[in-house]
Amino acid sequence: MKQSSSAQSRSQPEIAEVSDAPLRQFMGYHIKRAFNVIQADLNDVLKTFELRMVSFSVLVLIVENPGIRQSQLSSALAIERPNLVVIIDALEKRELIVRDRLLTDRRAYLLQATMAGDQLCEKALRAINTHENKLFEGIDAAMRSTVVQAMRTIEAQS
Amino acid sequence: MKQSSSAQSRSQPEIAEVSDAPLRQFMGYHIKRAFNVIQADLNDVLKTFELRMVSFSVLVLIVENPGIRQSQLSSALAIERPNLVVIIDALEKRELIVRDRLLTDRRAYLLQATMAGDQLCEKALRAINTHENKLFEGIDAAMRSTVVQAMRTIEAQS
DNA sequence: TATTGTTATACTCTATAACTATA
DNA sequence: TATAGTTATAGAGTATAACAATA
Repeated sequence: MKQSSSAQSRSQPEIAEVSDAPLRQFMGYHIKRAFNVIQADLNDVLKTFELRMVSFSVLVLIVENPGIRQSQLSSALAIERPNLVVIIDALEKRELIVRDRLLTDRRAYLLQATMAGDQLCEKALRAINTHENKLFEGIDAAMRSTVVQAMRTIEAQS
Repeated sequence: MKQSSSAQSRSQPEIAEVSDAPLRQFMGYHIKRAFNVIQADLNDVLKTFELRMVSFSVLVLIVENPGIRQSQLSSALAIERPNLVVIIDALEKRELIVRDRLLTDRRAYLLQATMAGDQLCEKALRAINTHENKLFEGIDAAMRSTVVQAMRTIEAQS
């Protein structure tokens, strides 16, 4: 034991191995630790495409939902409208998406991906898929399915 | 179909329901969505104790590992040393922890919880436990165990 | 009056470089 | 020379208020 290795007037126990046991009782803690790893891996992959987690999600939703409005994106991804503006601006500047005025409501914009945006999105989706398969290779299909089911249950609690 | 509801010169399909289907193929996306809910709930509980996720984790590790150094805390929780300083300062100011000079290495501090810190920690742990049970009540023991196992597998990949 | 997108701004969280005191 | 803790600062990420244009 390291505890008795130094002979001071007062005992000053030094910690050899840090224990996080009290936090391990919480499923939320395990999920956070795991998500940190996933996020690091994801950001690594996305860096290749000059995208971040948020801008990638935005691009995907625009590709998947052609004609989506910024306000819809905002609520779907829980991003505040003002923060979405700079993300959209960047994607537009890179010519991955276009803003079209909605003719029936001139306040709104319809967002659509360009061909370049479509292609980048597809490439990114494939790359992430590859990385997830690698990251989750120790987790079999049944477990993955259970995890997804559990996550959906939690998500529905909000 | 909403798509044909407006008759403009160019078709401007409006999205009625936003689909995030391409993201749902990723376990990481499900985990993120679920974690958002968990984090919101956790922060809500911790607000009662004037703690945040990080300061709570720090307090728990100090209670669990009496005599831990800031550098050990830093690497255990992946917090940069400079950022840890302000967290420790705040906990010390609230007299939840104390900093003691390590007699054998006067560069370092040993961190220990006070009685008040101990008690606050215990109360917070119990409160979080209660909230987690509520949040995860739709998930049975077998599923929870599977989730934890999967999260540990992912965490080990880093 | 309410909504869409925007601007400006502030606040939190995290990251980096450089310092001090000790080893 | 290297390490523990600190300071200052910069950069993300996120949140809020107020505005113009439009409904």
